Amino acid sequence: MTTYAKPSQQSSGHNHSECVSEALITAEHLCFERGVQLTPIRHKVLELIWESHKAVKAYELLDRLKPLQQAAKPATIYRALDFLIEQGLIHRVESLNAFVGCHCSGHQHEQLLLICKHCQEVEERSAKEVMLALSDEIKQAGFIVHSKAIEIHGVCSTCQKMPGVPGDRE
Amino acid sequence: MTTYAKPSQQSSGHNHSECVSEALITAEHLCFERGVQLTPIRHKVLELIWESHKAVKAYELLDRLKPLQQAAKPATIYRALDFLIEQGLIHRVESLNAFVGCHCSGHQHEQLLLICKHCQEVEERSAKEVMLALSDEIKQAGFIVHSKAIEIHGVCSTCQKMPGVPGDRE
DNA sequence: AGATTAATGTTATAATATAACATTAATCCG
DNA sequence: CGGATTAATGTTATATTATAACATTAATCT
Repeated sequence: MTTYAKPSQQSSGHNHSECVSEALITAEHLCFERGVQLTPIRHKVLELIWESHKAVKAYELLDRLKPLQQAAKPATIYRALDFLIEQGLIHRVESLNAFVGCHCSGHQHEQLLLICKHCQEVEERSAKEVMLALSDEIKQAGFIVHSKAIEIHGVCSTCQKMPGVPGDRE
Repeated sequence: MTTYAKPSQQSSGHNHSECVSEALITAEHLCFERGVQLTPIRHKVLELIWESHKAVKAYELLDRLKPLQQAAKPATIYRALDFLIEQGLIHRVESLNAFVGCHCSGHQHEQLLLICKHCQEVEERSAKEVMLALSDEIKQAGFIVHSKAIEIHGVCSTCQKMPGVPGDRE
């Protein structure tokens, strides 16, 4: 990375740069294995997405990409996002029209997303029991699944502890 | 209703005009009880949404409202939609940026939505077991819920039976 | 090396949604 | 009732999100 990382919020109390480099290494590895190209642009976009655990908008990514990539236009970002989603490297957060890095790259990609309206961070959970019950329900309905979006909005445990952040609507 | 209803698909083999009138009567009743105004515009928009069980786009509603409401502009539709969502009379389908009538108006509003990519119809299911597992998962995460969007895309049982509609990606 | 496919550049525009302020209608309450 | 207040709608403008279409450049194949 050529720019200095902002001291992005350590809200979840983890070592974020480790978190990011792990995600990037995994992505590089997966793409290599699959014989698909994690081109410089795609890599940069993935890096930008991983700057935080917040859901980030396409045009926000575009603004952040432009200094690094003169020619960047909406299509540049949307193409990179399409690729990253196809490869299971990021999630599209449907209810926000935004994007967030995926921890569980490559494996089962459909996760429960807990989206905090205070800090905007998104927590992924594989939610095994939920997924089982869901499969069952869908089977009962005789429905064939292509994709799932399970998005919960509310206040995360960290933000609940902050002063002035009640759990109920603000 | 002043326009003639299109012979909208009877795909689920139900009596749709009964289905619609029930939804409208329920809506009128609920709004009266709650002391909120189901104004003519809001009523018309609800009616338009209920013309089918398909998820319908805001601007499509706008086009369909215009002949009945000269002054209709985007704000007209979005305001009506906001009202109808607030009152739990319709669902916003996040993953489609579209809207669909809600059968279970007034009670627990968060439902599982099964969205068919062939016929675009949306089936609501209360999915008790799923919701229980979900509450449990969310509790474990220490998250406070404000709203849920659970949207499954795929092929409904009716469309699976149609020739040329395989369950897998087309 | 030439053909083919993949990725990116570039321009334009479509589709979705909201802001802000003006006007009209409904409701409240003295 | 009648003026004040709130709710709903009208109206203009613009912000935000996303894609289409075609040109160019780079990578891969044989």
